[in-house]
Amino acid sequence: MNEKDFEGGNRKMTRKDIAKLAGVSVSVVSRALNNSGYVESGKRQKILSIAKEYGYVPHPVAMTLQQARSRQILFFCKDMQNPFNVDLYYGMINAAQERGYLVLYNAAINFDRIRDIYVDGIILQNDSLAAIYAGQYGKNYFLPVVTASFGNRESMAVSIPAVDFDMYKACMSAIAYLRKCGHKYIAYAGPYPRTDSNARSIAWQNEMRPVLGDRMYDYFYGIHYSELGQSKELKEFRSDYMSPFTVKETFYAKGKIAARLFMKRQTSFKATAIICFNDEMAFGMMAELQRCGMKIPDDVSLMSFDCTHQRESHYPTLTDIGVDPRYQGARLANLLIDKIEQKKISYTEKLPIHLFEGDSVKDLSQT
Amino acid sequence: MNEKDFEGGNRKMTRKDIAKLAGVSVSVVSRALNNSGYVESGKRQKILSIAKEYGYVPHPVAMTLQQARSRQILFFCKDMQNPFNVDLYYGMINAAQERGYLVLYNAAINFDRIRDIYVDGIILQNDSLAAIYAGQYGKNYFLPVVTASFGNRESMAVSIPAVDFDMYKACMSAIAYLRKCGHKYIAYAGPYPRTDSNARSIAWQNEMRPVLGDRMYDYFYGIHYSELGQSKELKEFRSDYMSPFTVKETFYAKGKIAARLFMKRQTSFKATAIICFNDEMAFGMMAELQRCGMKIPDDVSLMSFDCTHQRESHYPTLTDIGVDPRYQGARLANLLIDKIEQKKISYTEKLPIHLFEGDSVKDLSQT
DNA sequence: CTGAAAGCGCTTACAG
DNA sequence: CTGAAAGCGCTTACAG
Repeated sequence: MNEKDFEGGNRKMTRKDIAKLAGVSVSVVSRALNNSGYVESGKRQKILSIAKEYGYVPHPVAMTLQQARSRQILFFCKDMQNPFNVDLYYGMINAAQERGYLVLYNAAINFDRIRDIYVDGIILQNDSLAAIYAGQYGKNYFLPVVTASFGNRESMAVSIPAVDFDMYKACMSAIAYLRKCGHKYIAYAGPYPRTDSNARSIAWQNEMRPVLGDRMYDYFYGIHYSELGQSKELKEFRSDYMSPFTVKETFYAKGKIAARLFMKRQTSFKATAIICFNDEMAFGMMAELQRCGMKIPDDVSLMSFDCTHQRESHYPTLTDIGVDPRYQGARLANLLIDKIEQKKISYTEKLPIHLFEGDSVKDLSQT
Repeated sequence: MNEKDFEGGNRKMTRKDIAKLAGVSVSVVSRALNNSGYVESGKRQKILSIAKEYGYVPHPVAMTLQQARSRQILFFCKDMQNPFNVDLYYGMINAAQERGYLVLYNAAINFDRIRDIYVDGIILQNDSLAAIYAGQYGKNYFLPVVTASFGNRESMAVSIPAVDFDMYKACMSAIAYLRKCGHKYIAYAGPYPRTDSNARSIAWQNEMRPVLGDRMYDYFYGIHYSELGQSKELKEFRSDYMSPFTVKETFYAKGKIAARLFMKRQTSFKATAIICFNDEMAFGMMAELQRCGMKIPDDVSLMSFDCTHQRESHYPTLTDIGVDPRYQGARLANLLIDKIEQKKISYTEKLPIHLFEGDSVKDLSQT
């Protein structure tokens, strides 16, 4: 029996093979390899050196079955086109790695098949997923779950611990910042209808109603089929966002539609700034406004939330209110792992909000 | 014994539980559930209805251990910031789903720990990963592996089946297209030094040497520390791209540096067009050129490869030579699954090359 | 300090 | 058509 039998053969080496080679039982091999329990020092050396020589690798599936834990967690998120989620993911990876966990990503899986993939816990991407999970699926699973939250914590999901970025507060800060820069008529563009309870749009409505009065909704771009009705642009999105499970459109595309609507309405009123739902939507909006001949920020200022790495790769760079998404990702991973390992956790961790200045907002206060 | 014992308890239901409930043995339960072998019809009904009532879900880890196959494949790729890879991934997901496989993504794992995650096969993201895998790790693993390839198939990796996008041909097409549009002095910007054997830069050198002669390398932007030496801009990248395992910088950032160099050199010569290594690099370059006051395509035209979905969310939209990355992803998944299932496969599948016109190239031939 | 045994949840060849 | 048994690769409590 030599290396070839395993490496070149079609069978992987097991602890049984090592045991035979070392003249001991599998129990001893396991103890030596796991560094648990007593093993006579000479035998330990021998076992370790054999394992090394043959390039032995433990079978992760067998260990998982036996220990009922895989040291793998799942990032449940459908939309990796959104750079925010990519950043979130990179944040998780490193934090998890430090604690010995692997973060898997899978965009295809649904809640009802989530047990096809064996993980120790799940990180959900937003409040609506959390609400659905808490309401339907989670009841039968009893798997540790945490969620990223954006100021919309829904009552159903309060049982799910969250790392929260308070978008209500963030949107208020954005408005305050724009005002400081001399902007008074501030528009808002998002992917949901005005009736949606999204924290960003509620903050905007509360704050702008006194200023805009009856004309408030001229300044509101809710790029959603229920809002735009038969609008030609929206036709293609008819069935979108009915469920957080399908991403048929992108925020980019919605940003473009918002830009076109903005250009149309510009004839009758004058917003000097637009707050966008997120970076991705802002990028689409910016590109389309520029195509229409608008200069940013000279003709109109743009702000958004998220603070993705892509902020810097557009011209002009976006001014954002945000948290570093990588930090949020890291906190999420740590929160989940704490829960898995049954440490004490707090149910809602609030992230600090920062302003990241770019070149997309014009200071009118000097003029 | 009722539902509560499992769903509300801390133990998941197993086939043994179903067997007890149905008054049969586990063997019968397995046969009924897997629809294999004989089961008396009445018992089958009973078993299925019990499984349904209690919401029984098979334990994927136990099945994997027993069958030595997980129906999961891994997309090995470090860089999800690059939208090309995101598109590739989405292409894989759907193709794999149709054949009953799940595509996992993990950005943290390295070759030497790849067996920590139990998959039936691996899709590598490019030729250099394939070469390294074939040279070092693959020897001991005997796991089905395929790779995306970009015209650089390295000799070490010929044993790994590939879905190839011929970048040499693609770059020739880009040059031909630009010439048709009246461009003569065409620059090239990429992340590797001039000595690199990357198909794009070789094609460009072969084609432009006769035109640019001694001054060729004034038109070549190899954003790599070995090329730029002590250049201040490159300091931060000193250790980058030494290995395909670490992504310390992004193509965006390199595109910006290329843009700054381009602006410097513009005083002494006049390129009317630039071919960029990929979309991500082109975006960075475009943003920085615009910041420097250049109009695209009026002052300089831009082309690149990849054809990512983000093409459309920048202004102007990029003109690309490419394949639909989602199609390449789908082909990769199918190739790998064919290999896993021991179907006949061809070792190199060549993808057709298309031109995707955007607004980033100016037609000088009319002037 | 050691090894036989039971077990994690499943599958399947085999004897009845 | 059925069920006891062996096995996938590992762990660990227990008797020696």
